[in-house]
Amino acid sequence: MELNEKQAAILEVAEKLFAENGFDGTSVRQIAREANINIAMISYYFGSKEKLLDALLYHRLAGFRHEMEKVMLDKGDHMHKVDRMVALIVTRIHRNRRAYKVVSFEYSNPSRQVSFENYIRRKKDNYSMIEKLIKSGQKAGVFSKKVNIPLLIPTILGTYFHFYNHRKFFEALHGLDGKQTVEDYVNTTLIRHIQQTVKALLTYEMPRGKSQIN
Amino acid sequence: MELNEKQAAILEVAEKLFAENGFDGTSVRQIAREANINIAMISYYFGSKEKLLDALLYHRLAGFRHEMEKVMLDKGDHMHKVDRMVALIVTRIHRNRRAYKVVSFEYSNPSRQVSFENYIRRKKDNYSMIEKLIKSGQKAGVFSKKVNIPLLIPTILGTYFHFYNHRKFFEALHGLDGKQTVEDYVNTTLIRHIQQTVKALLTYEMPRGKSQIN
Amino acid sequence: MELNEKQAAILEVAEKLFAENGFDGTSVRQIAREANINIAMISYYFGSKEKLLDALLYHRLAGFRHEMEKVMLDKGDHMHKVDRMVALIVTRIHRNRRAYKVVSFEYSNPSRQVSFENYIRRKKDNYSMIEKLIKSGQKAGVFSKKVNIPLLIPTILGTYFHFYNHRKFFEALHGLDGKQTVEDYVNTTLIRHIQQTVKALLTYEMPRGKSQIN
Amino acid sequence: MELNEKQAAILEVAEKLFAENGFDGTSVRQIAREANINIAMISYYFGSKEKLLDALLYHRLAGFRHEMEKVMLDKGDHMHKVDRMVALIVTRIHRNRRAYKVVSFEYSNPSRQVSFENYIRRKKDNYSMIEKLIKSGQKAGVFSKKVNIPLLIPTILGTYFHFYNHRKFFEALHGLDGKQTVEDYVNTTLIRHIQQTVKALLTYEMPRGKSQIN
DNA sequence: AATGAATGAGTCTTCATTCAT
DNA sequence: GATGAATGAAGACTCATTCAT
Repeated sequence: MELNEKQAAILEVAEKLFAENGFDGTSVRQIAREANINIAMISYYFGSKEKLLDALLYHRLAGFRHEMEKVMLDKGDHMHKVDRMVALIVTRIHRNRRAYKVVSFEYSNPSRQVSFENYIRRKKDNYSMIEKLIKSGQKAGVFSKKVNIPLLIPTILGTYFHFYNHRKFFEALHGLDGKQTVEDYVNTTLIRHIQQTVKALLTYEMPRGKSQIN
Repeated sequence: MELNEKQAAILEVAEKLFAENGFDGTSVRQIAREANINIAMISYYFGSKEKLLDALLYHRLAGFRHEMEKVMLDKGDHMHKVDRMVALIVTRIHRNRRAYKVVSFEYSNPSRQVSFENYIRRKKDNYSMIEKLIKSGQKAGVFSKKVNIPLLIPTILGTYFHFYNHRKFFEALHGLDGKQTVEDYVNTTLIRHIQQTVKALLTYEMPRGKSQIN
Repeated sequence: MELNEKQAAILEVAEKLFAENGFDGTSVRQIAREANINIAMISYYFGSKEKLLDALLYHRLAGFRHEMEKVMLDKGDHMHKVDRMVALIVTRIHRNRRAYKVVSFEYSNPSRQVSFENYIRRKKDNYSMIEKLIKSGQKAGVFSKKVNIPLLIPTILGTYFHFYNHRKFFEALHGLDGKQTVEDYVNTTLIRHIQQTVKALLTYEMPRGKSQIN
Repeated sequence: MELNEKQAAILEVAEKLFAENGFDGTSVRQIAREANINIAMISYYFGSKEKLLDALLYHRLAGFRHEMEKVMLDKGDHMHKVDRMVALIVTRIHRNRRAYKVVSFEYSNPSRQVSFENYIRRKKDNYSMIEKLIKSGQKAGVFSKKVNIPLLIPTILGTYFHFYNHRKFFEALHGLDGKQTVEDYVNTTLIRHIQQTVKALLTYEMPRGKSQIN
């Protein structure tokens, strides 16, 4: 499953176009043109347009758990770990935002014959790691027990994606301009906002004394 | 700008198909077939496929501000108003989730020639109402001044959409099944979760006395 | 076969559009739009698009012979009569140039189910009048007997139409500009050129004495 | 810009159908059917229907000037050169009459997005060659100085086209029948008529002594 | 291993016409 | 007598894929 240079180029272009115009809004001709390869190559290398998407997801959404586990072994208190985890998740999602955008749209498309295995596995990894951290914090009496752990994923990822997909809107609202600024904004303000959100939620209705200390 | 019966039927079908398969993933033939009308009617009534989307957004995203303003006049403290506002936003988004799904995808599609005016106006209404409420709470000393108000929109809507678009995933995770349950889940657990999130965020790093009471 | 106001308006618009964009290049919608009438009116009044063309030709190409005959009764020598005749033909063709443009194109279109009776009758009238005048001149010894009389029609009308259809080209060549100038040009220079052409042809290889005087 | 066999076949068929039924009166389906190729091939090879017309004109209206120049170097007096030139122009136009018919109709169609560059260049070539010959004859005192040189083009080409487009009419008038006869008629009688016309015009109002000799 | 040529099925849209009112 | 609504057929074009080389 190694990719040669051309295959990698195709994937690169496909990722960009799929994210911009959607899967159905992108034609293999377009991909071939922008990747400077023959149209037939796509079928030849990947079998079909849908299998190209398969390959894209496979290559973009692999290997994640490892980094996650490092966070768990980190020194620092629970709160600190939450910050690290949120930053890690958002950073990674942002890095692969295009693949995620496609998949998160196509996942709910009933007519799509694509394997979302990798995506789902990844989501479950995400979830189980979050769950582990939260439960450990709850056991330690640092986090509220009332929090709905599975819904933390929508809160983290949803906030990111809604912001990112509407960046044009928020640019106007904030007076941001240019690409660089959005990039910066994500890595500073947005991450901080999500960190704050998660921490606030985890300590909501906790006696403040304790949570403050930690 | 009134819709006759057939036009309404077309819009209904289009909304469903666009939400399921995306705009590009839906053909006018499909719409015509499911709406039991002649293909030519779509061009005849709406002008083109894109103008059909225009019309869909126009008719689904109109009139919102009014309900919003009632919330502001509500009795009850700030916390209560936040709860009401979140419930209102999520309920409305959920009711028109299909139109919103389409638009929130197509909004970032650079090749789409569609008027997102209504959508943007609506988003701004949303924002200004939220801002007003939060600032009033801040002035009253009930809400933290550290919260990033514009990012509350992604937090509220993003959480909803990420959950809804991945409902299949969460169904598996929660052991939910069937449509009804998702509906219920949104109206109870999900709304509560988002309410909690927002309130937590608004009182994070505040002295807890007041917020505890609610 | 009287035309009411709306019918006349339709014919007017149709004539213009047919001449500009051709019969097949013009849609009944276009005609209806520009004539400010309902699309159905065209079928209603004329039966079909082709019958509309029929009607157009009928109303534009009627009544000609009468004016022609006046020329024959004119005082003046044969040369003078030729001048008058050419001027008459070109002026009339120019006045109805749009209808003639359409018909002269569609006449050679084998898939067209249109009655060209009027057109042909008119052409024959043209021809017989020309023939009569020429033969009388030949008998009088003023015109050469070598001239091919039927081919005078292509020479007269062809010169006009080729000029008119390429007026853009000739405008550039002559430095003409604006509509008015073309109009003027036709009525002065072009007519004179054609008159000269015909007279030259009629006296070619004749003893020059007589023709010189004119 | 070479044409393979299929492309040539498409052009052949298109030329015929465009000339018969007009550009708008011909569908790509028709062309594909008659050329025995798949409809998609037309877009594939030429890009679009209009670009097919472009290609047609390009391939039919190229290379002309060369032959023209040979005429100029011919031995023989001016009159003889005029004969040769007229014969050359008419013969060439007749050979490509179909392409010329299309272009001369579409040239004045304002809604057509086609490049008439080649056509115009060709027309200008025609004109400049004619002009050169005439002026040389005028300088030599053989041709009248009163002739309107630019209008010689309409006289030559217009006569040919009007005859050809109304050949049905003239067949009836002359009792010609069958294709071969028209072909013959063009190459003998019609060419002679046009030669005579031009020569007559060029010597009209000249002292006859000189012109007779030449 | 790689590709230019080719294609059938499909895209959206517009066509001229009909019909119920 | 007049028309708005409606439609089946056809318009040009693009699609993803295949296949011979």
